[in-house]
Amino acid sequence: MNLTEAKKQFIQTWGTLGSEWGINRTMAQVHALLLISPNALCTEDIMEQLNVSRGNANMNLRELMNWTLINKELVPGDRKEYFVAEKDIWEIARIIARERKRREIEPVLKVLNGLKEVEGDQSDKELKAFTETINNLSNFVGKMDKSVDMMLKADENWFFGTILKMIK
Amino acid sequence: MNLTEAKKQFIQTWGTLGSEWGINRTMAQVHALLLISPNALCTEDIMEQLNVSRGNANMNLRELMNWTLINKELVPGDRKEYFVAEKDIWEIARIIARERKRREIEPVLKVLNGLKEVEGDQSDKELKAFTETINNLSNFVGKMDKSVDMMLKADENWFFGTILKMIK
DNA sequence: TTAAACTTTCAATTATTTCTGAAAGTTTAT
DNA sequence: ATAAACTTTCAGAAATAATTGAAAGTTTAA
Repeated sequence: MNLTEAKKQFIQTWGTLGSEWGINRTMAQVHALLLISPNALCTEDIMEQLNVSRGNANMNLRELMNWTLINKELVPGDRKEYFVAEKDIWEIARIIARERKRREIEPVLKVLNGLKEVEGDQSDKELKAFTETINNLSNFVGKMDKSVDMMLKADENWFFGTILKMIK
Repeated sequence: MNLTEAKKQFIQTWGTLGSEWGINRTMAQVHALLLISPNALCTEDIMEQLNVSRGNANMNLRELMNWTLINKELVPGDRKEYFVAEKDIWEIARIIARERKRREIEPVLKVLNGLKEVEGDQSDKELKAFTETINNLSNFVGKMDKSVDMMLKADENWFFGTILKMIK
């Protein structure tokens, strides 16, 4: 397989994976494109290589900046903005974990903890089932949350080393 | 807060989380409803409690069965099918991990490994960047995959115990 | 200033996903 | 056999999400 074909396939695959995980397909594709680019790209490059409009390119670049997955890079003597992706995969994983924790896990945990306060007849079967599920879930999601905190502090080798040692 | 209100909020929250993670909102809501139900529910119950059509209820129940997150339960003397959810949160987490691994991680890993074979001029900057990213990514995704395997075999307490011990 | 170069916005359009509900299919009891 | 009870299917409708592109906004150089 040649490079052009391989790039195309990678960008397409990454886009599909993104949308299966609730991330805008184009955002994932822009990210993929920048991940494999040896040098910074400008909006025009992205529009051209992915066949998307200026508005779409701009919006997804902005969103990737929000996630801190990409950075602006200034090219001396050029007014355009260029973009580069963070290339370290472990760092990328941490960024994504951090953001999803903040945007999704933490709010859910808050709701679950609030739902522990539900009042009513303690001998009611419905209430008992509800309370038990909420307690188990909030306990579990709490541990997930802590695990992400752990990962955010950890070194890649230690992290995988610990998890993988049992099946090495 | 009373039980009725709390249930509503839980179902709504779980549905939102589901769609943020690429799972159909209604499927997540049906799952949530069954998770907090002390007894098995039939299609009618679900249609009524979630205000969805028969077709929608049926399709999502079927899909939850595919995931093995719920099971049919037969009530003697009743021709209707009733459904119960697996209640053990660790077991649920493993089911979801297993299914997402199979449906999403494994196919991507296959593509990434295929993309290592790309041919071309080894001194080309573009090719070098591409190859390096693909190698790093396939290495990382491979470790993720193995970690999921590990989790699938592990006991909940051991798993979280190991991960959490550093920040306890 | 001002005009060219560039970025951002957003209303309208297009694409994608999900949902509905009635019809078709299946199973069971008699 | 047949009819009632129940489940599944699927074409069209509705809802949601993503995209376009032109206009408005901003920055910079001269």
